[in-house]
Amino acid sequence: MGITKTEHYPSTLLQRADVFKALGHPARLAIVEYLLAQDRCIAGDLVHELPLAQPTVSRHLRILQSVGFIVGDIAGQSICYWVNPELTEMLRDYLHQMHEQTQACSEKGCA
Amino acid sequence: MGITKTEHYPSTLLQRADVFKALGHPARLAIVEYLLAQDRCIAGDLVHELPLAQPTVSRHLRILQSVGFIVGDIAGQSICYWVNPELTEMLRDYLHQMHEQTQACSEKGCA
DNA sequence: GGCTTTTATAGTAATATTGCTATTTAGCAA
DNA sequence: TTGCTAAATAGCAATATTACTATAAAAGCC
Repeated sequence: MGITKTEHYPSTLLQRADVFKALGHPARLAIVEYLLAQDRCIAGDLVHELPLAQPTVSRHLRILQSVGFIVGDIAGQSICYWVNPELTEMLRDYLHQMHEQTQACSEKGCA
Repeated sequence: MGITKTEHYPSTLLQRADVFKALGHPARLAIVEYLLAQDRCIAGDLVHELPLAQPTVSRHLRILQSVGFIVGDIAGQSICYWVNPELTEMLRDYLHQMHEQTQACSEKGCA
């Protein structure tokens, strides 16, 4: 129905799914890569980097911010965004754990 | 417009965004966690684990399969799915690289 | 106060996603 | 063949997402 049944799942899983979902769009992943490549980033720069209008970039930034993956702070007339290390660490550890479990599975002869 | 402008981005970025997107739904993340927790998994078991009808689970499995995150093989009358270690490794390394970049950024006094 | 620059919001239209029921396909057994 | 079981597909309705134009805030400069 276009609606997701969320009430059945644990909140940790829902939060992680939200973060993956936020990263699951080319523009938003490009924003993240750009922020990491630059030392600092002004939101206006992204409008020139991406094939999107300014309001669309602004919305993507808000989505990334809403899941905590990026953080923004006012810097003069502009806004400076950066990637939140806590989230990259959380996801890295989560994926690492997943990968270890796949190894354990293959040792048992699953795959 | 509900349509994503994909032609501007490198294919690696698009592929990774697709994988994140596939993981960006509670049911699909729950499927992945269930597959990792079990040694093996028959698709039918998932229907009992999730609050979804059989065709809906089948569709989610197909989405995960289409990005290569899970692999399926016929096992008698059922289908046995497992998580693809190559993809968990790829994503883990990608996130690890991201995290290192956030560290480099904070050393330079970005955040 | 006005003017400029930068980012956010409102509103809209097109497309995508989600999940259902009903049906179909495929394999196995008798 | 017939029947049974498991999974996939078709088709539909409701909701979500994406991206646009136009407009509005907010902050600095004159």
